[in-house]
Amino acid sequence: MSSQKMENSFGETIRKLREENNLFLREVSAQLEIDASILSKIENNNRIAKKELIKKFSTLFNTDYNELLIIWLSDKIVNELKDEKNIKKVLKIAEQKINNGKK
Amino acid sequence: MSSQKMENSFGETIRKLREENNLFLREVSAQLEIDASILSKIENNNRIAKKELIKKFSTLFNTDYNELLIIWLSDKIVNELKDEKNIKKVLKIAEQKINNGKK
DNA sequence: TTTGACTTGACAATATTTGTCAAATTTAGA
DNA sequence: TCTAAATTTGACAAATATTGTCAAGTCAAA
Repeated sequence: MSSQKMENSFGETIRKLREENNLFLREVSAQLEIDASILSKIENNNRIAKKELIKKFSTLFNTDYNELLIIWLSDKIVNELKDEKNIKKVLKIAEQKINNGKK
Repeated sequence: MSSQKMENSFGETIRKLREENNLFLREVSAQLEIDASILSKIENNNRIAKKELIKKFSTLFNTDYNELLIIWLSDKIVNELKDEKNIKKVLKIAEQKINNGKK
């Protein structure tokens, strides 16, 4: 349905989608075949969604898969770097490595 | 000792350091208290070094810890994104999130 | 208060990562 | 080439980390 702000966390994103659709957490979790407690944790960024869930979210909310994936991936990167120093430098080097086609 | 090219992989970096110091893999692995097979895999980028090893490497080779850490972290990021599309966008969003102080 | 929606925490079940070991391969020197 | 040392590889076990389940908890609206 609606396009998401990429700067939002994955949790914020799917909570917003759920609320736009006026669905209870319990209803969404049933559709996704996961326990409501897990969805709650995901929405509150207390747990990272399994990658396969992204597809289910995009189908359920009729929203773009790649958009959600980008949000999810960027969350993972942020999570991996959040306690580190020199984050900008790390990202810059990572991008260089990717451009060079290096592993 | 010498400063490392950041665009190199962690494996290439420590192999170069080892060779500059004319040490056998077996000697370095003994210093690091890991099996030689693990070090071999790390040098060949077939396994990611545990984070705590970075400190030992920097001590052993008398090289800057933060430099090695940046190389190691950027490798991890590359690894996480290597099979994905929209990598540049993901990195851009990740940086935005970090700048915004968001999780 | 009761009810329904959501959250939290403990812990069990799974999955992933890491270490160990032996065998295979490669390399360097006689 | 032959040999021995150096390195690599792969199978598996051990250790860690992630995920799922469930019961108890909080919170807000009636």
